[in-house]
Parts: sequence; structure tokens; C-alpha cells
Amino acid sequence: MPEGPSIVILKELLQPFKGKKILSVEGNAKIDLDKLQGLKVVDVKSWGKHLLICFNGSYIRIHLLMFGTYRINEEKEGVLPRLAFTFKNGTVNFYTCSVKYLEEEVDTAYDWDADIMSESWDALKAEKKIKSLKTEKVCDLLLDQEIFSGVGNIIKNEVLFRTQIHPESLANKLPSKKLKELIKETRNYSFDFYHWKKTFELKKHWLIYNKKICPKCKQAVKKEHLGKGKRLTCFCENCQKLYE
DNA sequence: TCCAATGTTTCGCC
DNA sequence: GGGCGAAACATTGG
Repeated sequence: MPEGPSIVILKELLQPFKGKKILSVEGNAKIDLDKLQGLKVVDVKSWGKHLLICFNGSYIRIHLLMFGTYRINEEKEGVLPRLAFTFKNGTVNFYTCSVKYLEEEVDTAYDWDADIMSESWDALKAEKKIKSLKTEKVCDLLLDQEIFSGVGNIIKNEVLFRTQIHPESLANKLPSKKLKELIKETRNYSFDFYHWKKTFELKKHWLIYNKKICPKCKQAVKKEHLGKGKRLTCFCENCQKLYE
């Protein structure tokens, strides 16, 4: 469920609750629910994979991790919500997610320029961050939430195929032009992901992720667990160039 | 039935 | 202390 574009969609679905007061809170989240009672939602934002329900001077941070789900104006059967809100105009339920309540201003808490889906996304800043890094493989680079906040494993695989870069290429060995292309395509694909997710045709557009045959050269797709997190990486050895 | 998967944090060990 | 690996959390589909 949860890469950056999916969280943007969730944020949009929650906009009707902006300006509304929390009438009641429930859930098994390990936070002080009493503190939330009666608070007015002043905004609902997202930063990468974080959903941020904002109040005056504090906010709730929800991360759906791998299996998190939600329901709006309905509930899942036989499962207790981690966090559930009742508003005058509806209900919101979150399941199997990480919940934190932070008593600080949300605007100063995040580097908004790093959010791949944000209108304040700053490609040049990302490039500078990358150039300040030591040797790093591009498969790790793309999953770095400080640089590409919101990028997940699917986006990683698809972007590397689109740009024809081998996942084990070293980031600092990419020619400058290629690096710029990678950064640009990461944002582009994230927006494609967003649109396809909305129309339920995301899988249909996968070129390399979960595929058996390279759509370009018809060679078998290689699948390996690469990088620091040993995440599943699908790539074409023939089409994706290794920079080292 | 078992395993792996769109993720992150924490703990233990060397 | 850094780096690495494993565990923890937990759901769903192949």
C-alpha cells in the first residue's frame, strides 16, 4: 500500500476533515488518546510516507509501514483499529500502522524540499546531497528518505529500469547528466504511480518490477536482494548499464 | 502450508 | 562506536 504517492492519495481523501473537531478517539495505539479529544484538525499533510494530521502546535504522524491500511466512513470487520477518529461529518480508521503524537510545529519538523511529491521538491538540493555522500549504490540511494522522501521499492526498481541504470551502480560514478536524469525521472515516475494508483492500473504499467521478461530485449529479468536493506531488486543485466 | 512482500526501528554482536 | 544481521511488528496473496 504505502509509497509516497499512495500517502498523497490518502491525504487528499482526508481533506474533508480539515477544520473539524475530533469528537471521539479510540484505538490501541500506544499514545495518550485523551490528549487528542476535542482538538481541531487544522491541516492534513504528507511528507514522503508520513501522513500528518495537524493541530495547533502538535501533530499525529502515521506511518503505514508494510501492511498498514485505512478506512474512511467504514470499518474493517473483526479487527480493532490502531487509531480511530469520529468527526461530525464522518469517521477515519487506521490499522496496523505506526502512530506518534508530536508536540511541536509540523512546518519546522520536516525538510519539505525532500518530498518527491511536494510542489516544493528541490532537484538541485537532492543533487547536492547526493554529491556530498560517500560511495553508495544507486539502489540504496533511491531508498534514502532524507534525499528521496516517499520513494519505495517499486518506484526504485521502475526508475532504475526507465533510466537504464544497473542497481549496483555507484552513485558518484554516474555522469552528471545521468544523475540529473535519475533525479528527474524519480519524480516523474512517482507522479505516474500516483495517477495509475488512482485508476487501479498500477500493476499494469510495471515494466520490470515483478516481471519475468525484460520488455525491451526479452531477456530474463534478474531478481536479487541488493543493497543495505537487501530489498528485492528486479533488473535487466543486458539493458541496465553498470557504472562503477 | 509456507513464504515473501510497497517499511522502519531496535537490539545484539563483532 | 560503526556496521551488519536478525528480530520485531503484522497482513495478504501466490
